[in-house]
Amino acid sequence: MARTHLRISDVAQRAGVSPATVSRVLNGTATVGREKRDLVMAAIDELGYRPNRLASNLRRRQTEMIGVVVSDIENPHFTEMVRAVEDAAYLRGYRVLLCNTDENPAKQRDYLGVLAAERVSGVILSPTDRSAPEISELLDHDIPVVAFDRSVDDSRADSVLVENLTGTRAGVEHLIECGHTRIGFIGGPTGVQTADERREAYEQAMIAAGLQSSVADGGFRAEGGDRAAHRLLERGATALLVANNLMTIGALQAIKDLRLRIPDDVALVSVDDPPWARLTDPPLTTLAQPIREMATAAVELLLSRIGDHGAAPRRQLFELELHHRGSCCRTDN
Amino acid sequence: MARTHLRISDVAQRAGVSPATVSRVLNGTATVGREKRDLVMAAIDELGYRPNRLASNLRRRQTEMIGVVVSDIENPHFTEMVRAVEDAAYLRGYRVLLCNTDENPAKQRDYLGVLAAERVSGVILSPTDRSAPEISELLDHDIPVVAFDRSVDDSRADSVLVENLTGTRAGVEHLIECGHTRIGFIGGPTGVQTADERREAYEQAMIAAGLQSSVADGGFRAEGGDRAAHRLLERGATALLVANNLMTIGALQAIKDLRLRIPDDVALVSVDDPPWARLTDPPLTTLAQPIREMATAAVELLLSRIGDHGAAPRRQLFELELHHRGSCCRTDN
DNA sequence: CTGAAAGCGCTTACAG
DNA sequence: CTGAAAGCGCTTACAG
Repeated sequence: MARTHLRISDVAQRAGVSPATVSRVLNGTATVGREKRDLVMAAIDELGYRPNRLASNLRRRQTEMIGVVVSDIENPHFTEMVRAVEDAAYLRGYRVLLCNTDENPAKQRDYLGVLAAERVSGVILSPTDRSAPEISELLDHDIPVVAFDRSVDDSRADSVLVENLTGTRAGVEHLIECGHTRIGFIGGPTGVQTADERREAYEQAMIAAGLQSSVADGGFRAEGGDRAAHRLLERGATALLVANNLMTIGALQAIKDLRLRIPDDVALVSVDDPPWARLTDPPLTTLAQPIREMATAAVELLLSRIGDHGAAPRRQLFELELHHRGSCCRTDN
Repeated sequence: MARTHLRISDVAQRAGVSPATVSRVLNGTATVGREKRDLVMAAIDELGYRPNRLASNLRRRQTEMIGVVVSDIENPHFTEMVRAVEDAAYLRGYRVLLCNTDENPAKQRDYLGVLAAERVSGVILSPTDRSAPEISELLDHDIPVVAFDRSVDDSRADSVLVENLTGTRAGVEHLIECGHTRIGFIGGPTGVQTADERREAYEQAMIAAGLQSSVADGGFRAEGGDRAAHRLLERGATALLVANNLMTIGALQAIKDLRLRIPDDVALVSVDDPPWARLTDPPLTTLAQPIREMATAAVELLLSRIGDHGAAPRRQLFELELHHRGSCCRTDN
């Protein structure tokens, strides 16, 4: 093995051709005579040459790299999303650069700046700050951005969103059908689009049914869900609609602490359908997001946009799916 | 905003200095006069200049990028690992390139080749194929490799491993203390180091206790765990030691299908301590790996190795921790 | 089909 | 402290 990297000129020399010809063989960008092609291939093999992508990237002024910016990859929602993005990207010859923002606008800004500087092919962004100027900067430089889960202000971005309104409403209605009237809602942080939409949908549905709303903020986190559940149950709720999977972990903990049983003492519907939703006793009724489909759609949007910057922005909407399991009605399941 | 990217020479012109001076200010690599520095800073701000990293990367012949190669980021074990790697890398100004191999040697080969071509700063690898020549190729080119969870053949790689033997043995002994003698083991695929070590440790511990082993292969996957649990329980096992978290999901499913109760009918200890281990009823007794610490150690090893290629290979060992919860002894908890 | 030459946008000895 | 110049290793018009 070479101690130092080989260059394309080493291959060219060995094969008795010009570097340009080696490049053409490597990239299949032009027809090369059968004879020279074989010579080049042989030289590459013999030398174990591997092209330096840094040089190629600079010269072509692009990379085959997608930036994925999410709040936290440990949230199963994003774990699944990143996995699906990686699958789709790999098939198309793209790499995935992983960026966690922790819902911190400064970290988002920082990472978007890095992605701009690295000249990535595109960015899939679940924004913490939808109005960050770095988003426009990327778009200005023809780096496409797909907003995931949450919209961004810059209208040039494509987006992949969930129709939270109808789905959440269906969840409330299901609890009502199960005979509940005192339905509490554990919501996410105000200002986060998915949180706001789900809360509004809940309130609309409650009003439509002539019931009184009871909302507690769980901040989209497990501990918050725990506290919020305690509060709502103290206020007499017999059913809980929880706006994401992390808060559901907290709510389950609270229910266990209070020695309440599901669904007899408390019914529960959770937005998100994490892998452990079937493991609890009873298994959880959930409002699942079709994440794999959403993630694949995001990659498709992104890659179709590369080299076609002119097209009008597109937005794809996905529905929440109610998975009936055992946590709502006693006769459920 | 500029339609086209600005170059360092644009900044230089605006500031009335040479590109070299702008570069020095940008990188802090040399002392620049206060006056010129201010001029340069102002020009950068006014123009909104952002250096092109592709050029910088090529010139410096390196990137600030770490490749993380794991079998599946949806496995909570690796989710947590990748999260911790990202945290540590971000703090040190490095990016994370995420690579899933699906335990497929061809995909591992492919990704390692990509990482070599991208000239990443280093690679953290949980190998599917420990003897892949691409590992040596990376090392040959002074790209450090840290083996994570599983060793690699090339002795130049650093490694971060878990002491599976003592930990697994402790798990068996705990089940024995709870009064069990018919303890079944659900193991991973033969040839995967962590799987082999855990199986051997189980068998040693059983022999040491004068008990008879009963092993079933669950392939480290949920469905496999389900099947394996059925098999072991049919053979009369009253306790199950499960070698990873995915198979535990399957085993729990099997136990539920058979309408068995934990811990009264079946006791269970699981290697790995996923987030949902506290959500089951009863909460699971587990053998946790200190993943965050392991991941942080891996990044430290990697970055300390960058620019210090000569040092002797290092290996760090971590212990499994037995978390007593409610799935083993009736008097537990 | 093929090669010579220019250039991607930085960084870094080198000279002063 | 600062600038002119070379060069990182490719790709790609251009010419033939």
